[in-house]
Amino acid sequence: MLSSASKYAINAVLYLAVESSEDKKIGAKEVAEAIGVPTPFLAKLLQNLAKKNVISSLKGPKGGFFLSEENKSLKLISVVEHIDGLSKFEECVLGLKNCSNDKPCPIHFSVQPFKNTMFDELSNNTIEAFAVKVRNGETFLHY
Amino acid sequence: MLSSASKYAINAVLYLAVESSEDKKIGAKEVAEAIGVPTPFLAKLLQNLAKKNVISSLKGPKGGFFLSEENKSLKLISVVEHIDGLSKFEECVLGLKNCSNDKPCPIHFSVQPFKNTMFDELSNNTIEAFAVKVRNGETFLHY
DNA sequence: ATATTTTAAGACCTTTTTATCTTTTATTAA
DNA sequence: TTAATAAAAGATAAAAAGGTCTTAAAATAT
Ligand code: FES
Ligand code: FES
Repeated sequence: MLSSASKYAINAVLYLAVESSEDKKIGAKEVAEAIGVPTPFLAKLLQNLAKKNVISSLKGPKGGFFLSEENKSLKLISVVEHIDGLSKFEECVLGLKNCSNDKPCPIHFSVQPFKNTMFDELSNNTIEAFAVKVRNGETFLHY
Repeated sequence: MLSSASKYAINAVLYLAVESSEDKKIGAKEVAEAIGVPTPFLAKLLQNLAKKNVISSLKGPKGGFFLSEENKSLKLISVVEHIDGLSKFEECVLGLKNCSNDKPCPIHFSVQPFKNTMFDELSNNTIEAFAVKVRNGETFLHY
């Protein structure tokens, strides 16, 4: 459904949204251990997201990863977008050339509406919005 | 979303449902060229599906792959099931231990409807039912 | 200034997925 | 019964995804 890379990244970004701030930066190791994913692999993902300004980072003592207010106002889809790209949401599920209602593949009408809904949910809601629900105890990050 | 293997297999099985019969078996090469996927790779997939009785095959001249009436009455999900397995539809999209409405991950409610509906559509409709729509010109297999 | 901390960068390894090729076996038709 | 045909089986190879490690660079505190 999503690549492991995207899964780890969404988890990590939401962890940072809940736990970190400009004053409380968090190291890659701490994030990885908290969400239970391989540390060096996650570190790479966080570096990529930082380079693309989806999250923020600072080197040195007291440094680490964190989310600025600007970062938190990004839509959650931007995490997936910068790691997997959006092709998954654009292409035909069966790999046909164009996905459209005009020339639909056999499972187009079974799948397309929900593909779109999933994409819209991730595209319309900010990282902060998802984090709020975690803070409220409506949804959960770890086990 | 689905693996290439599953995509190819669904395409091929529906092609066979539309084009083949006990009297008109079709070689792996012809199927692969018709749906535009790599021949030897598809041949392996068809062999696997035949071994698992999702499709039928016969060796020798006039041999090839085809769908028996019994095959056609299988649900389309069985193609995916025998190639990718069903874990994709059962597991939490973010990889959390259990996917449930009780302890939902942050994107559970955004994604779960898509996962479930897609699974239900493929689980409730037979291969023949999808093939009928292709024959009627309601949906399409190639480009 | 210097030592320390932590990200950044990039090389490297492993596993899984995708793809190909060759040999064997079963079936049919002549 | 022999030649031709096409799947079955299995070995192999290439590419992508997943994961690790080492070194460099930046920031901080002493
Ligand atoms: S045409 Fe296949 S999903 Fe739209
Ligand atoms: S808990 Fe994550 S999708 Fe259900």
